[in-house]
Amino acid sequence: MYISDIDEAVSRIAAAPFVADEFPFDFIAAYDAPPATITRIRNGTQNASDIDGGVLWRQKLHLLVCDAGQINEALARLLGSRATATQKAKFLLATDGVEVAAHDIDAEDTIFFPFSELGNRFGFFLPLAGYSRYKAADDNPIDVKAANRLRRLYDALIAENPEWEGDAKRHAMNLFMTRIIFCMFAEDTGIIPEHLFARTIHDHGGHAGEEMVHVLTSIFTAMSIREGERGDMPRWATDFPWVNGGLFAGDIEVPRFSRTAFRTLTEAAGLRWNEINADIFGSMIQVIVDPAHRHETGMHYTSVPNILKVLDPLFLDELRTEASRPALADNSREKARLKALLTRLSKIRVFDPACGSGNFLVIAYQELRKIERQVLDRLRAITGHAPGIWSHIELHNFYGIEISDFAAETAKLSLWIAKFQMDRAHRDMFGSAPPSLPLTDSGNIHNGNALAQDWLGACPAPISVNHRQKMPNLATAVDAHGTEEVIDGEVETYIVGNPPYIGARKMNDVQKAEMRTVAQGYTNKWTNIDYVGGWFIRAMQYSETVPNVCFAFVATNSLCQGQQVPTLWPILLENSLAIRFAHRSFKWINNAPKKAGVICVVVGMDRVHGGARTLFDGNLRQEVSTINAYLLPLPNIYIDERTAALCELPPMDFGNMPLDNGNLLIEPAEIEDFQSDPVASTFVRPIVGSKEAIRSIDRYCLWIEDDRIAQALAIPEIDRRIEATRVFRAGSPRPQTRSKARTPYKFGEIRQRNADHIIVVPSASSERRPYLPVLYMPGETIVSNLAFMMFDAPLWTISLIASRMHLLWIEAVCGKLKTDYRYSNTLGWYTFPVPSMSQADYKRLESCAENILLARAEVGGSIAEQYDPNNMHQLLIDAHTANDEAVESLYSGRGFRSDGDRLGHLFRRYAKLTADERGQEVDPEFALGMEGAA
DNA sequence: TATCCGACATGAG
DNA sequence: CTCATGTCGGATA
Repeated sequence: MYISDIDEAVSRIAAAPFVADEFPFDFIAAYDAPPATITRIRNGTQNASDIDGGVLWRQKLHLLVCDAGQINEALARLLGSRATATQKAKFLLATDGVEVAAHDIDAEDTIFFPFSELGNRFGFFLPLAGYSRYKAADDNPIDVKAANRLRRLYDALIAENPEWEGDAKRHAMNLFMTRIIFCMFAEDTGIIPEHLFARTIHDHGGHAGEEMVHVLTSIFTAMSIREGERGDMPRWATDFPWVNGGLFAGDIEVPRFSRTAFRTLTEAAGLRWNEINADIFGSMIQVIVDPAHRHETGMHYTSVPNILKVLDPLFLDELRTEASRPALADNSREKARLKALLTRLSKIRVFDPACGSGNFLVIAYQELRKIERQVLDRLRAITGHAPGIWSHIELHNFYGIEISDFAAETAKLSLWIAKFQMDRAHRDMFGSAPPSLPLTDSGNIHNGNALAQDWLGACPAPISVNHRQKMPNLATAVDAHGTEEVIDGEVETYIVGNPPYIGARKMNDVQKAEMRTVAQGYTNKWTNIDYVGGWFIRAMQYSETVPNVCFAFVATNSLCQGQQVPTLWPILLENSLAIRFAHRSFKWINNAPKKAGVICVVVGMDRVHGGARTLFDGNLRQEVSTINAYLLPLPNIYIDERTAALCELPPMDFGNMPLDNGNLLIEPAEIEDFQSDPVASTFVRPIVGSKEAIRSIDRYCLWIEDDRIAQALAIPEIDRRIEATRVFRAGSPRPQTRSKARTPYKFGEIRQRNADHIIVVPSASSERRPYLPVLYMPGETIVSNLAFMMFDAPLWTISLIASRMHLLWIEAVCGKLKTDYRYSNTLGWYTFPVPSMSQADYKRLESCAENILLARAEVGGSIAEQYDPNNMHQLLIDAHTANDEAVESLYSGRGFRSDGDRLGHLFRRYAKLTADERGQEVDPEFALGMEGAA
């Protein structure tokens, strides 16, 4: 939908019923003057994919085009009045030179960037899918062009040097490539001659030579003349007489250049390299030169908004606030304040122990430099002249650990590029650029495995010294400019990053061994902890040694759910760490064509107690007094698995697991054959898992009692299926499965019991559903391992499970499948705190349950249809409302104000009920209400 | 193409 | 003997 008139757009949106998934616009583009391309698209004369690479349109995003000057008003009206907690609308907000207030674009999926970069951002990811197909847009996506040319260069070099394919050779090639890229970049910025060659100039008696690319070009030209022959050409980069600013130090071998490679290099050198986006460029280079990982690198590249979810609340927001605080009336005091802020900025260290190609570090560096410029500018306004000082934010205070050697090289490169770009901005603002350090002083990026080492090796603790000297970094001493002593306590270290996520049960042996090393001594249940949890533990250890450490990582949300919570979080929270801020579950999003299907959280921790804590949930932001491991604004409490109910609840069993490779299950197309046979039909039973229960699907399985084996085997089709099951089980690497091969005629795990009726709770259910599904089924039904079952349980259990209270508990305490509810008997049912009930209470709940079942029968259809959140029948709504009232009246005479209130009550009750076994008094904080809870 | 569940068996208690 | 788990995976609307 394209609407250029903002008033019309707003009124249309206002008139539309606000349903999250039907929000009419995903993409708001603002133009000062709509470019011709948009007009052509609107008129249908240009294929939309030509300007955006097809990404947007493949996702069926809708476009609202409005005038740039109106974007703020439009957003205020759209978001201000309509934003709700459930809003999931995606705003790909593109503006050109228009400032948009941050609060307006706080929506979960918002991506915010200047329109001129639109092509870049989308174009950049197309290379991951096959960027040769990419057609450059009018907006000149320089990153993509650069990527294309570098890839061609790289491929040409590989083709010319087939022996470079080995690991070591490949690494040499990668080193060479990153240096080449830097040469092109630096040459373009014009900074190279006086700084990069400083040493060379000295060594060669003032013979600075020409700009680096010219030097290289001439050499390559000579090489290309002797195509394929090395002859007497330099073999090592260190042999280049002028190329010796440290950039080509070490044993970097020079690959042979073909004419094609040479031509590609000169083409690439012709681009405007200083317009490259340093933040994403690192990922791009990595993708280009590392074809084996093109796919996954793209998938796992952390988008800028997600990086800022970590950096902003951790330290940038605070610094920005400080930098833009209204001036003190007294000029000299204001000057002192600003200078103190500059000093503070110079003493900040950022450390990413899973830095990849350095995106977090680059963004952090850029943002700090921006803040510094702002402060310097204010200082200039007071003193009336240019500050006369260079940037005090030094690359060597940016630390990283990266397991891939090439990514580590790329991270250094990206930091150089970021520095040059920031220096240029500095020069534009203040007329002169800070001096460049020798290039060897890049970020402190260590190539290694972060979990396998003590982080102090990669990012040493700051120490104080008395003498003045120029120091390579804060870790070993003082102010980088040697003018000031650095006192321990003043150095701030922020650990950030997006470590790899590998499920606790999905690690390979090496990774498991790492986790054991990291977690041993804290818990013996470390096998339950996701790989990313290891980073939290390492960060904790680091913060025990180094003062002023705060850290925040992006992680899978499973870290804050289910089993992992009582295992991992006590380690952290009982070692005097506290959660300073957190982003609750959000979908992983970047612009890669194939996104990782993962749900993330961001958790930031510190050792400062008290003070405000910030909890982000979608586009909601809450200041709270405490955040627990479930990322709820409640005191710490861990819900441990139980094997029997805490309260008086009937047992609930895990369903029956076929372990059959599908052979014991009968598909709908096959059921006819069985049912038409009077003998075979006696071996068939209906089976339900989550899907069957929720969508009312009929499905069947073979169910053969021990005493009827012979009879069953006499039927050829059944015999065939049993044999297939046996073969399958016998071939398993798991001893337990192999032993089941002896009884291939029955399910691998059987917990079914004879019963009159079974209450079935599907294990997975959509998060959109307002209540958990729970069904009353006849006793002959077999329940699969995708559901839980209670045999002949009283009806009032349905009332409890179907209540809002229970849903909230399950959501908070159990694991998740993506963001959907995942039921668990041990984590959710047996732990569910229920008040003691009278006979009258039971009766009342039973009648509520009956009413729900009756309403369902009346409404008809499947659970999925009945509980469609957009279309729930009033009868059913009423039945559930009455049920909720009945259940909640058991807990509280005066009812609850909000879900936060309900959840707080449940946690409080749980804490009380388990106080004895936990050997603790009831946490006094639980006496507080749940004010402020979401 | 997004949503909604499912399998699938593994590992660990 | 039990059951949570998945930088998942498939099916389907």
